[in-house]
Amino acid sequence: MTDKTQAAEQEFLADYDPYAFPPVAVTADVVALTIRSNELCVLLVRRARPPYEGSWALPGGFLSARRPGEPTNTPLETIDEAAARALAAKTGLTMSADTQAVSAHNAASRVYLEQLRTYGDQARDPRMTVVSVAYVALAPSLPKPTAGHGTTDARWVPIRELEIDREEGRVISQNATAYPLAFDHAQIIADGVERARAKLEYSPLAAAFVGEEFSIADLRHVYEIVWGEPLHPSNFARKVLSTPGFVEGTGTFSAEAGTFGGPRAKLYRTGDCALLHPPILRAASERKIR
Amino acid sequence: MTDKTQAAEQEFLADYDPYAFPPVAVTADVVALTIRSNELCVLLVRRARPPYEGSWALPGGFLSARRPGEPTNTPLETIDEAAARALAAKTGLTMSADTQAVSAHNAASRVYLEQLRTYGDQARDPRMTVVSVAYVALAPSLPKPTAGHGTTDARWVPIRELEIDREEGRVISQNATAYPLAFDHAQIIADGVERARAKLEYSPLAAAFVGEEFSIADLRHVYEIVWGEPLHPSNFARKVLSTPGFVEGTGTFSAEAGTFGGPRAKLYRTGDCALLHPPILRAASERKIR
DNA sequence: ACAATAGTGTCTCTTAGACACTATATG
DNA sequence: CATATAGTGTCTAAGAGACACTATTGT
Repeated sequence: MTDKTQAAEQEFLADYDPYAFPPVAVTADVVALTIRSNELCVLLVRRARPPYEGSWALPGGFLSARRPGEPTNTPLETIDEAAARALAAKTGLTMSADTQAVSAHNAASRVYLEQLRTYGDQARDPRMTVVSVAYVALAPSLPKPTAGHGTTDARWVPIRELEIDREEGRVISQNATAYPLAFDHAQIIADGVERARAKLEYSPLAAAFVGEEFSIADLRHVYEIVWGEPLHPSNFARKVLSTPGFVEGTGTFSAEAGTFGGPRAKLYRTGDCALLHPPILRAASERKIR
Repeated sequence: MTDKTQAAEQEFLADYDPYAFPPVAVTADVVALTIRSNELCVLLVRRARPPYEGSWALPGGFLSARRPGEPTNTPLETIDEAAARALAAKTGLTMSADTQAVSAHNAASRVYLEQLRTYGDQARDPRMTVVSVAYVALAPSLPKPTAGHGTTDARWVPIRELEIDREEGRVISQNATAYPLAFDHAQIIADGVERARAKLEYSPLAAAFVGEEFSIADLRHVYEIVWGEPLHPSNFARKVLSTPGFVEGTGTFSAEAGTFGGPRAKLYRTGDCALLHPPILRAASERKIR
């Protein structure tokens, strides 16, 4: 292929449109979700510079591409790695993304990262085209994030406080007074939350929100908080335990009971399945979108 | 905002990394699927120029971005529109994508288009970083496509002939002798086919493969061909009819019966639901990925 | 003792899947 | 008449949801 490099370049310049190569920037933006004090929260940073100076935005960063003239064998990050880098910069996590295309799940840091979708609104910024590849990250409770480059603050914000109104999958208003959102990030957050809600139905990812070992009640609380609806404790336990590969018992029990006492709960860790069969469906799925 | 343009530009250049802006190209590539002579087919074009000259590739095109110095109020295409444009160029379809972010479904041309995922393999081409935003298109049987710019041929290729072997969601080999695939397009096609298969479970999109009016048997054939497994005719019919909003009767009957006669089938058109409740699950979903 | 929770047992209702069966139209 | 298909009816097994019940332990 190296002997065809010149021809390859010409192909790029000639293909489709000779003016097809104005500057395009690609960013990886992360909808990082966690559960803090019984609320589903998203990681937001406050922008220090325009555009949207002072508004809140998703942590993200530009894809670090090869510079003109740089050797062609320079190792370059994938978009997945750029997303992991952006998240690590804000949370201090030593997370390395799986280099595979589908998803990244680092067992050590227990942060799950997967691509959400790509937002190609060229009107985002008046100066140049910015394509945003959005990711969803699910994490157990993490320490207070630190503001990084170009930001004055970084917080876990309860999504309830963002007051995002949706209709037919599209954000129609965003009334947040405390946290005005930059760009189209209200839409991205709404899509990311919906992805997380849907993921809990078909995958064992609820475990990504809790620690290494957890009780069935811990898992149920994750479902209840993310879905925003109460679940039947006994039926939930039966369903989780009857789904092959969802959890596996550790043989140990929780060290402490609840505030009012009660039996010690059995502890579990994540099983070996990637997909739940049968799925655990939300009652809200009844809303047949018509 | 226009008064902040200078500051905005500085923000872009200063944010995250001062060298963050080497040239990046964004392409929209389409996995266009249709059913021809009882086979699931994907639209491929043969590359006329390197890299991968002579190999087969997905139809696609570069995102047409704003050129430096161009007025900032120039209307620019979204990535969705770029994908629709790439598809229309090969199929001759006068298709206009929905400008919404989630999906595009043009009733007139009866082509459904939705974003698949973004592939950020910077090693794709030795000369520059190319980010590929892939789409899946579902279409009823279409005429023979025409080769366009930079291609010497365009065909509907049965995916069976591509002989793509998968393992844990990743393509591990691609043995196609007749259709060697360019770039990472084997992976993208595999992901697109899997998306289509999954979509049939939860959405009424099987109707996108057939004409405006169809019988239950037509719909069943779509499921059988896409999933590659036979379905129980009577149970399938009962399930489709009991799923609210999937199809609505037209009151008419098919003009002709089968080769061996039989009753005329009732005809239906697409209903008003966007999601099937309950879903129509494949038996292959039993394969709990573990 | 009381309150709250972990976990099991059991009942009912719905649905999936299998298959029998009738009606229809073409060679 | 033979044959294949459209569509309905029926039976069984499995799962969802509701709820009763026991066991446990901190206040």
